[in-house]
Amino acid sequence: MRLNTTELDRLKTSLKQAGLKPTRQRENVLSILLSRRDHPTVEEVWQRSRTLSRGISLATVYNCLESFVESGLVKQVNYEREPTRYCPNLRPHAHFKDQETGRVYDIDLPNEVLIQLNSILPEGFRPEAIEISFHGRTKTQNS
Amino acid sequence: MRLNTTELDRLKTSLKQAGLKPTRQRENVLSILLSRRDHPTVEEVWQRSRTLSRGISLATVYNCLESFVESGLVKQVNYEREPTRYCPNLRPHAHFKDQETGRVYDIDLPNEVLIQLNSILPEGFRPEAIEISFHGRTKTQNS
DNA sequence: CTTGATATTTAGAATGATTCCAATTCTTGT
DNA sequence: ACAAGAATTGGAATCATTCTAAATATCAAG
Ligand SMILES: [Mn+2]
Ligand SMILES: [Mn+2]
Ligand SMILES: [Zn+2]
Ligand SMILES: [Zn+2]
Repeated sequence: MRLNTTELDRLKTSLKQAGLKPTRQRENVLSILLSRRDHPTVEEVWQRSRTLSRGISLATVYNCLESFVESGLVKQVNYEREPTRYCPNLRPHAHFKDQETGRVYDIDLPNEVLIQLNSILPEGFRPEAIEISFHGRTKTQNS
Repeated sequence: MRLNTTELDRLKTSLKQAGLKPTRQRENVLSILLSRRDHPTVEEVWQRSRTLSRGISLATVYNCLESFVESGLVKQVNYEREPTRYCPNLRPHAHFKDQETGRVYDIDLPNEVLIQLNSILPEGFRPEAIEISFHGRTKTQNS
């Protein structure tokens, strides 16, 4: 789970492009998000950081994720009032939460669906963002 | 803003049909929700209840709204981690939040859109609910 | 109409995710 | 190496919501 030099350079570059100083903590938090795209909560990212050479403070996990969201590197996912989850998938997509396992899946959003969704808005409504969340069950056999 | 006997009987009936004893507090909370469909928060419902003959405790507003949601009389609307809002519109609809005024509008959801949305789910995903929230600006001249 | 069983209301305490604070440590340009 | 600004940190504060246990209200039965 340690990054090789190439991957680390890629991360540093992402961070710099986003206008963020590439600190050890930010590199770790971002690599945690990218390595398992399972929409972890802050607490989960913090737990995972503990397995690295040096852990990260909870406050810093909050700070890192906040700056990633501000700079557009990740997106927040909220279900009801549960702890916020974080998602590094930047393509337009919806979310599906399996209410038995709690797992959150990405659902790709075809452009035609986006267009049709915009078409239901009355005159004068200018959307800046749309959020689509399913919840239900999955009858799949995957892990 | 006081209810006449006919309206009050209608409310009592709704509550009974939902399996809830028709108390003064529940009648008031439900009539507040129905009289202005602007998706108020708990705090706002509580404020509005203060203008009635006798107010209602904040805990009771929470309790009433929770039982309404359980019994399907109203729906919750969440935006990020802001206080939960409540909506008595039972038709399938999306929400649009004007980020300048904070106002939340109902957007009717045509059946064909619902169908198309379900069609983007992979094999084995069984949705029980879907939530669609826009946010942006409105260029309208209405109040 | 009373009564008793059950449900609801209530004030205040507790919870828990998130934000704030002020002190320390790091990053980076010179 | 140094200074200035940025980031990190532990702990306190915030605040929407939930919990608790005591007081009150509802309603079916007699
Ligand atoms: Mn936004
Ligand atoms: Mn649900
Ligand atoms: Zn996602
Ligand atoms: Zn609504």
